[in-house]
Amino acid sequence: MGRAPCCDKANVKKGPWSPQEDAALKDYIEKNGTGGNWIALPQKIGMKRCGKSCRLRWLNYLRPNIKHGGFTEEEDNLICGLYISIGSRWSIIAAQLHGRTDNDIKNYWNTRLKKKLLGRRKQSNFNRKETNGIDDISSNSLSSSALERLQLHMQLQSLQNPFSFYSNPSLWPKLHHSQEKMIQQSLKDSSNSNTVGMQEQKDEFDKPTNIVSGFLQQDIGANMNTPTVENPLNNNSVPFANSGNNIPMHSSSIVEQTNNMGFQQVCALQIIENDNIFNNKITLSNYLSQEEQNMARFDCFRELNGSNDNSNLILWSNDSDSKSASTSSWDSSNTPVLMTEGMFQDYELGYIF
DNA sequence: AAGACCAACAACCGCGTCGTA
DNA sequence: ATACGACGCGGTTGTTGGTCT
Repeated sequence: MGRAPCCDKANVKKGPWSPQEDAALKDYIEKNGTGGNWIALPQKIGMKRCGKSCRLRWLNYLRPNIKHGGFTEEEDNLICGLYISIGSRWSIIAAQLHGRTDNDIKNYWNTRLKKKLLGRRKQSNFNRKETNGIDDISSNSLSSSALERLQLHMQLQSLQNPFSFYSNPSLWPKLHHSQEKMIQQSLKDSSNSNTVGMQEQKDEFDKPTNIVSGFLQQDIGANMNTPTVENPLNNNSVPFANSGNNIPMHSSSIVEQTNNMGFQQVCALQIIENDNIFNNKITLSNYLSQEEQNMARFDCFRELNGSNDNSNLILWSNDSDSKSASTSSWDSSNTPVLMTEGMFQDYELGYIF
């Protein structure tokens, strides 16, 4: 059984709007508002249009302060970054660009921006292989959309900073010995874990990989579906990063928690294959003595950022009753662009090449 | 010149969510 | 609690105009 139609399809006009229709709709809404009921609106105006069509026309074309075309470089970059971070959630992306509609951005992305970026991909990939000699992540283990976002992410990274440290192993930070210890312990643990059916993925991780700042090299986590990270403040497991809009790639991330007691570092590994998510988390205290933890905390982040700048890190809320990381929410009404960029940065840090 | 093809954009459609009676 | 209507969103389709052959 299908859904009841919102209007009498036989008696509504479809297709392009005439200037007269535009004027009538604009005039009515400016004088009377929408009345909170789009479905009833066309009858009030005396138009033979579907209410949904009126709403779309108003939102995308007639309402004040709408910009059309002429996307700037800054807008391009923002759209790319947000698309890679959160995918095709156009309304959220549009909320970050003043005067742009989701429909406009969606069209712009599909017709121009995607091609603009992917059009340069071949050369970029060629260069990467020439310089690194390391293959990209196996494409057949990722969905097409996931792969596209990953490709775009890498493409964008190289466009924004062709000399980024991803392409320059000499810039990769040396691991503190305690971090080496973590990795070795982690690998030892993982060698005992069940990897049945994951040979291909394990092979992927057997490649020489460089994980920024001592991120853990471990192939299988415990949880599928909703990835979580343990909040050491209260031992709650909370959704990791943008759970539900997961960046489809092999990735690791690092979470630093600050509170009055100092730093607590959590290394979280998130592995995504065929849209399934495997997650693992390790806190320093699992593997290191107190002294080693203190050393690692300072060295890790200093080397990571070259400063005390924590802008690339996910920070836990200090609210005692907080059960989620600050980046777990993607409500457009309370997700400022800086937070989004912060998350984007965070994922950049987690790349495994 | 004309048909084919393509890009860009507008608009539609169906589904999930939310509010309300 | 639930049924229903409206809204919002994202994917898809339709239309138009330009370019190519």
